[in-house]
Amino acid sequence: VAPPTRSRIARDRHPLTRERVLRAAIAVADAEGIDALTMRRLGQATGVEAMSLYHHVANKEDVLGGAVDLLIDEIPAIAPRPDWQSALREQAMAGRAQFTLHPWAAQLLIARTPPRRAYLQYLDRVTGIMLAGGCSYQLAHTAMHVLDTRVFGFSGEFVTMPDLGPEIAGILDGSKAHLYPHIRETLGEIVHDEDAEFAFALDLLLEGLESRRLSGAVAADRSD
Amino acid sequence: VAPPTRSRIARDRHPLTRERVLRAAIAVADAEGIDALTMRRLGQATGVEAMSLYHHVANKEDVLGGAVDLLIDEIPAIAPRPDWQSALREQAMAGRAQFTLHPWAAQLLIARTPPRRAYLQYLDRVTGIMLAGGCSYQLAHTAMHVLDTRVFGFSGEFVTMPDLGPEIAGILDGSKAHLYPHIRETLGEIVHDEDAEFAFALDLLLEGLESRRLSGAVAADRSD
DNA sequence: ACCTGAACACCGTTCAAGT
DNA sequence: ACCTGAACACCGTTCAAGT
Repeated sequence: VAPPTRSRIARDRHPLTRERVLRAAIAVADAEGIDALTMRRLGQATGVEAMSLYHHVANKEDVLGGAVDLLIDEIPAIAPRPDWQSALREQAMAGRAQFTLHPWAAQLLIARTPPRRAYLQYLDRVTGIMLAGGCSYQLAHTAMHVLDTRVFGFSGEFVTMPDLGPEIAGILDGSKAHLYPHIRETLGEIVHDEDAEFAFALDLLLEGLESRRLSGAVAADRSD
Repeated sequence: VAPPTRSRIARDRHPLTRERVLRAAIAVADAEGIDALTMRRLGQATGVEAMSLYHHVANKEDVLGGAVDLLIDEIPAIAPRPDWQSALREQAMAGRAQFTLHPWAAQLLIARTPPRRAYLQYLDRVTGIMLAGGCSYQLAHTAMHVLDTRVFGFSGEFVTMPDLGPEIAGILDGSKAHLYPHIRETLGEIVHDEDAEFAFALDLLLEGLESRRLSGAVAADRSD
């Protein structure tokens, strides 16, 4: 019985959609932090009661995952090219730039289970860049995991997670393989060894560090 | 007015302490997942009402952080030695082994703000190993960040986080410098450049990958 | 000093009811 | 089809009261 508010008017002109909900979630998380992003606060931000949101998103997990998907989709796709090292560097820098703008999203990407569509497509692009650069399937696969922030260091590898999630299950049973062509192409050609991949990443770093130590050069050191 | 339960008897013989609370938290998280770890569930696991826990821990964040501290403290310390590469590899493997047993703790370590005592001491050990191996301060500092799972990839670097937290603040103002001798020793001798450190880590990986591509060797590939 | 019961201010989510 | 109000089953945390 209250008169139409400004937010109600705005909503009438721009009816609520899943994307508008997710955009609002990004705006709230950016401005007030991820802890401030409650369903009630999100309803307020979209000019609607909290319960109405469930018509556009499945639940809160879907809000968080969907918001991260949206941000990953915005990362420029670097096309594969002969100099794969510089293409990969460019791709990694583009990803880093986006997550520097939205640190809470990086936190969700790393912490949250399991990987979703957008991130797997990102990894698929990385794999494609390496394959186009003449890397073997095995090397491309291993490199993808090395570059995967979720793998590096302590954190477990998603492929051995108890729940693979619908996307990875969809790759394995073939129903979603078309979404991730390079990963699918690679999958049948490689052996997967989590411990070996960790050791591999570690070896890469140690080798590089040792050669810097011997030469006295450090890329990060610009003072001399 | 209920008769003493078995848990009450157990508590009388082993009075509740901060460590017992944290051990129980680890047990619950291991067995039932981190989401199942509520204050009420933790009270149940220690044979006490939830509210009694606040006599031994500050709040839930302290429970989670304290549990991770306990697990990190259990990681064997690898003593610095001339062959720093193998010492560092051993240290990293020991860390990985612990967090493989408690994946939820790795998740908390990566996601949680800000770094606490135990993890900083772990990084201090890593720094000490590199310094003992003849690395420059700048290289040791950069390598510490490269090996820091929280830095690698997208996630921001804790030193540029809005809230450094009491531990890092304590290093900077000198009041806690004695806890992290190698970090303190290094800090005055280096320049800190987050972007350069990211690029450095990326270069290490790309160089290593390229040399594998050319030689056709992949450490993770045991089939040929 | 340590523990408790009741309560407070929140959550995410449901459901029947409205338009 | 979309939105709402009230309610449910939880949270973490406080506080005065017990021993």
